[in-house]
Amino acid sequence: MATPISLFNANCAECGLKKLCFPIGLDKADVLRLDEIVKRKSPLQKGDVLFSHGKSFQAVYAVRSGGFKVVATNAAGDDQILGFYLPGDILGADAVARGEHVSTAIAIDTTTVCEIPFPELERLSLQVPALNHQLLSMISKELVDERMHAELLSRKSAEERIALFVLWLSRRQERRGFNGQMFRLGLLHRDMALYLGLTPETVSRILAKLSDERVFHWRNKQVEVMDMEILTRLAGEASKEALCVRTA
Amino acid sequence: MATPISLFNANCAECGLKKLCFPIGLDKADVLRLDEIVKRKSPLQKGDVLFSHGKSFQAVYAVRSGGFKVVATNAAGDDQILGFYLPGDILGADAVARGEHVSTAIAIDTTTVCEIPFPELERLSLQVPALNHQLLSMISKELVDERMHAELLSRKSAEERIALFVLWLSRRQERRGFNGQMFRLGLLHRDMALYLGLTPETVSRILAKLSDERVFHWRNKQVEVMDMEILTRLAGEASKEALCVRTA
DNA sequence: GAGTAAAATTGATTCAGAATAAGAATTTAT
DNA sequence: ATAAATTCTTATTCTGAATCAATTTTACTC
Repeated sequence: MATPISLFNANCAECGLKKLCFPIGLDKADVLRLDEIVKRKSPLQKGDVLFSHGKSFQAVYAVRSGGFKVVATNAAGDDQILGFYLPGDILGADAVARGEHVSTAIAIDTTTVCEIPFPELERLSLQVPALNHQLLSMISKELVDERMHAELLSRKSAEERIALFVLWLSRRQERRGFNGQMFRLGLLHRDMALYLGLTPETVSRILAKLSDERVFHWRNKQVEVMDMEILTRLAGEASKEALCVRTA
Repeated sequence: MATPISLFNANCAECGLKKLCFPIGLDKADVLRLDEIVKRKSPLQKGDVLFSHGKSFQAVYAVRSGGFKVVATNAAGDDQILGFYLPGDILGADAVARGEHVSTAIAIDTTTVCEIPFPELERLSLQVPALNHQLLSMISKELVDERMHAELLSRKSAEERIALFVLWLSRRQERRGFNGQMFRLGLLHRDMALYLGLTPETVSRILAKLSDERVFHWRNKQVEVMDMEILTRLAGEASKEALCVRTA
């Protein structure tokens, strides 16, 4: 009888997420060196805090399963959700500049992570150029994502925001080899609303509307996209080609 | 008669911005090595494009004088302003992840920059740990800034957005050793509106209102802050301590 | 320095989404 | 399984900012 591979003892070389995570572009020997500094942590429960605002920066984290919401609390005391981090994502790097975390990461589900102590990562990356590039690339990617978020917040209507958000989630699923038409996501409407700069009531209303119109159905943490084409159009993305034709 | 030092031949070691730019934390010898890869470019005129969306990523740029607006055009064809880059800022690093620029940088004034070719910077930074950290730190800082921008866009009222924006500019001036109460900034109201997710009309109205209320005065590219305390309160930042007292 | 184009201002009107409220459904805890 | 606490839904009212439109001011060009 084969010994089952524990999720938490698995190494980078055998990890199903290696094509999305730090090992991208690294050769076998370098993945082994990376492996030596990675710590597999015991699972976190929903609501557990991975790191919090003001805490000194020790490590970045790769999500293996479950997910996090990253929250900032403003002066008035209300929360703002900066992003969601799902399997394959790396979080914590926003703390490099100040040496302390400027946001709080809270598990939205039962979650497992790999901890990569930052001083050791930085030291190793000096010896492994591909890893160094990967590290830069990863922070840069977060920056691009955050800009997309800012763009969403700045001019889109409530309906466009929600359509775009679902489209992002769907594409993300597909990029990771999962079904982009039907997937599970343990997100509260409240959290989605905070991320999208809306109220939970508005989210609820528009979710009901788009469900009526058979665009997609989101209920009880289960998402089903029924009409990807309309969804894309509602998100304000498909008009690009059409526009080129019209203006040509 | 002393030969005047040309702004464009000056090296990093003699540059007035070295305490804000890449040389932070580098010793003299390393600054000299950095210097060897930095190219001083001839000045750009207002409206000139430094890099544009889709162009392959060759270099990052440090602003020496003048400034840029960084613009993204969405599918519908309208511009969104992602940020303003002023002397001491470094821009272009958002392109690391994809290897091509995802936004367009346009000079808002007569502007001088240093060009730092990225492959050479990456190579050098492997040999100079402090420079590598500086590079990571710089991208991370951009990420933190972009998050502040997203926070501004997500829940703040028009008045709060404008107050916060002016407060940021003022603090930025002070950090750079300039007068934070009175400064010049060649920004169009339209550009400010695009950055803040508002219309030029709303910006104009609120600028007039805050000028009437003697909070600050912004006219003809000249900004004068008259009441920093009220400005801070309007921006929704000062209430922090007050809130602690109230809830204690 | 006149002429033109671009940008900013100001006022009137409209509308999307916030706020409020009250009930239903779901999750969590006992 | 039941109770308590969250979270979600739906309807209504209300408000802040967008939109539309007209004028003034500022910035360029020749």
